[in-house]
Amino acid sequence: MNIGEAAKASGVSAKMIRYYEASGLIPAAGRTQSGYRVYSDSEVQMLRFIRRSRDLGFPVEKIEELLALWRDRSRHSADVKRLAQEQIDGLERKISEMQAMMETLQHLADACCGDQRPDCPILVDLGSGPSFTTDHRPTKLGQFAANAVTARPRS
Amino acid sequence: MNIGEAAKASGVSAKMIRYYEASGLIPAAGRTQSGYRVYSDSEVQMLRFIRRSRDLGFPVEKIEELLALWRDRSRHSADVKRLAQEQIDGLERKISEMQAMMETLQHLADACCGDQRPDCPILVDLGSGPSFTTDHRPTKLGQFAANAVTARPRS
DNA sequence: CTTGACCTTACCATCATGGGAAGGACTATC
DNA sequence: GATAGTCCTTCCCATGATGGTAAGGTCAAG
Repeated sequence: MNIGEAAKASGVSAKMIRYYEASGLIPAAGRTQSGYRVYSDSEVQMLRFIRRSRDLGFPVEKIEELLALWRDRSRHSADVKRLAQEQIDGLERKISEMQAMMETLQHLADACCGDQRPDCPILVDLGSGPSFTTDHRPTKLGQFAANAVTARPRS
Repeated sequence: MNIGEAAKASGVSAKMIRYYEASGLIPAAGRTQSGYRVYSDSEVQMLRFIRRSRDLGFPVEKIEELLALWRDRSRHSADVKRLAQEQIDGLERKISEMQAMMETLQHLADACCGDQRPDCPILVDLGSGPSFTTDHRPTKLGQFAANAVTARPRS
């Protein structure tokens, strides 16, 4: 199987397969004489594992740990469960932060008549500085949520 | 006010103030003879507006529009409300996607005994390829959620 | 033997943010 | 007035996962 076929079979783009190889997440694939990468079924299975882990939101760093456990036949399932729970906790945290943003925005939007007049409580709130939801932590949440909202839905 | 004082007063880091200026989000600040940037109260207010907008998850691109409306005294509040609603919709979409991830993970974690034994339904699911929650869209959601979970909480 | 579809590497962009270096400016203390 | 320390300036680099593109090699079908 060449990289294109492996990509189709695994759901991981050829580009990302090369990236995972270059960054050490997966071992370097075999090559044909002409330099084409060659993939076996088990390598495709590993790629599917990665793809599925990404679908569940695991960062590549954690997938490295998951892969190690996957390969380790004497693993403790507790270790896997712990990784999963950390991921759940992280998702929960982010979800509640975004929900807080959303609720604030919803309150503001509800209070905005949304017609031709310029008066707008949304702008008043934005301009009035710290309000009940602002805590002025220097966090990356803003970027995160912005990415969240602007990320391409499908390509 | 120099940039450090403006940063403290607005909650936007000096680094980011320079970045916003360089990228055209805000006009170039005045300078002292020695080249230090100088900020007035109204400029600090604008920075607070930006900070608050970021706190609500707006990407810089949208903040540009919000700022334009903020300055436009003949704006229609409907335009502001529309931007807010788009942001709400985006947040809602991402939240539900993350909730789906979380629920899948929770099901898997619940089924994992989490002891010393190696048998783990989580790894089985990850290794078994597409399951009920996988739709194989080539999306950036994975990256998004990974960012979500790994983003520094506060620094 | 040509055409087109695929592969290779290499570089650039994203988005908002921080880190750090090298050098200049200001301030307070001795 | 010298010196120390804190601030400012610009410039470059890194992040994380992904896509794009370009230049060039390879393969298979007609």
